[in-house]
Amino acid sequence: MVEPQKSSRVQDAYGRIKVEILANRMAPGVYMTEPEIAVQMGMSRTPVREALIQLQAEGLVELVPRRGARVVPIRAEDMREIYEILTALEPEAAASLAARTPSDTELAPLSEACTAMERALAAEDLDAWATADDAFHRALLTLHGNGRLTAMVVSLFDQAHRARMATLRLRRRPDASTKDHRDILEALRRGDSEAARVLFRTHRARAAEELLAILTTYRLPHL
Amino acid sequence: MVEPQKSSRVQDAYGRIKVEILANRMAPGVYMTEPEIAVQMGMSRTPVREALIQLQAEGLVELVPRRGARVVPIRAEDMREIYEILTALEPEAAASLAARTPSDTELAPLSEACTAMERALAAEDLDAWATADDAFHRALLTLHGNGRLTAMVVSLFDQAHRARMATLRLRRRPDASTKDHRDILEALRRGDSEAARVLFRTHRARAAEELLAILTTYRLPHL
DNA sequence: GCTCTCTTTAATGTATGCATTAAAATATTT
DNA sequence: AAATATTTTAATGCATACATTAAAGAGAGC
Repeated sequence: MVEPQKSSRVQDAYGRIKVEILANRMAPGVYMTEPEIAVQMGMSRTPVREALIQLQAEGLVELVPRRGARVVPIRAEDMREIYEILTALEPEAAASLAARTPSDTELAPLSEACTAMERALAAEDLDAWATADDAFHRALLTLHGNGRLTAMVVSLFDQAHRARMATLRLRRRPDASTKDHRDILEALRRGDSEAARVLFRTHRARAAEELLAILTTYRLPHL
Repeated sequence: MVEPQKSSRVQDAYGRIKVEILANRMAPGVYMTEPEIAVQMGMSRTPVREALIQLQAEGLVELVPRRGARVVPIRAEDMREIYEILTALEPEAAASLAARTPSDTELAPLSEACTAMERALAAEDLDAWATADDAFHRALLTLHGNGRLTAMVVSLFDQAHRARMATLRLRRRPDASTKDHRDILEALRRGDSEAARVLFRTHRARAAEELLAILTTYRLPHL
């Protein structure tokens, strides 16, 4: 979610601002000027500015000339865009990974993530569930090994993160979603490329549908 | 490929450096320091630096602490990554677009691009062919309308641009590729979502295969 | 001649200064 | 009071200054 390495001030600013945004402590739509952030972080404007440029490239922040840096609000339309891309990319990664029939050792992280999700669900711990869900998706991408693809998907996760968290408690218990992951894991283990693709597609499609339904039903203004 | 709007020095630097890289006038692997670029462009280091940060985010440049900004060399492995992503994204966009059966008016740019490709091929004008090819893909994305997806694909096009240009004259005449576009256009016109997806997938898969074959055969050191 | 150490050089990371100019605040007119 | 003009404020875009430190070069020892 957020990389460590706080060697430079830019990295420090980047990481800290990103955490604030993802944790929803910096509200969407809010403007913050460079001097404000700089003072708050105890550094000059320069590193703050450079960090903001990177965050803008990632789509988390928008730099408006005289107003400041705005935390990008996520609308239903944005989520639709994001999920369409995820629906294209992740099943492709899953299929490609399945095609080489990864070993059980390699799949261990995915297996653990599945178990964690099931346990979290039993304990009604939705935050833990979300963490495990995230871990599953990341582990799969890492195993697949396409660095660019991974970076893109992770960036999309980040953009969608706040909306996912906000709706976590508004949706039904993610029983079906949890089972999806098991099924996908099984397909990977069998080396069944097409099954992995279809299962993942369905998984993503349902996730998108549920999330969009909530966003439009509850009319969440901005996330 | 490269956006206009040279209002600010940063945008100016960004555009100029990008053009140099894409036109292969700034050789891959070469290091250029910030002061060098700044002097060459008649501005201070600050805007150059900010432009470089953006170019790094786009994957065209790599900032190495004491060496300078390096034009990222594209290896076969990178092309494989890029084409895998394109193979996932573009067919999805095509399928989605076909699903809403776009009008002939909407499809006009694609139709024109096809014609341009055919004419260019007849005239053995490979550069014109490449331009039309690019136009087709961009027009399709624009019609589809997912801004994030478009931006991602365009960024990948940019990254792959130099390798594509370098291999343009090393491959067979792109007759099959030209026909692919016509077929895809027809599928879009019919509103045949699945055909559009499959045709585009095949198209991309072959393009990737050909390009990788050339890259590995000719052992192009870096592009 | 080769290796190791010490200087020197210069690129980056960051701070700061400043002109420009949009936005806010105030004053003025109707 | 509303609308307009004017002043004030302050954020950005860019230039510049400077400390730090990696890399290159020079020198000393073997």
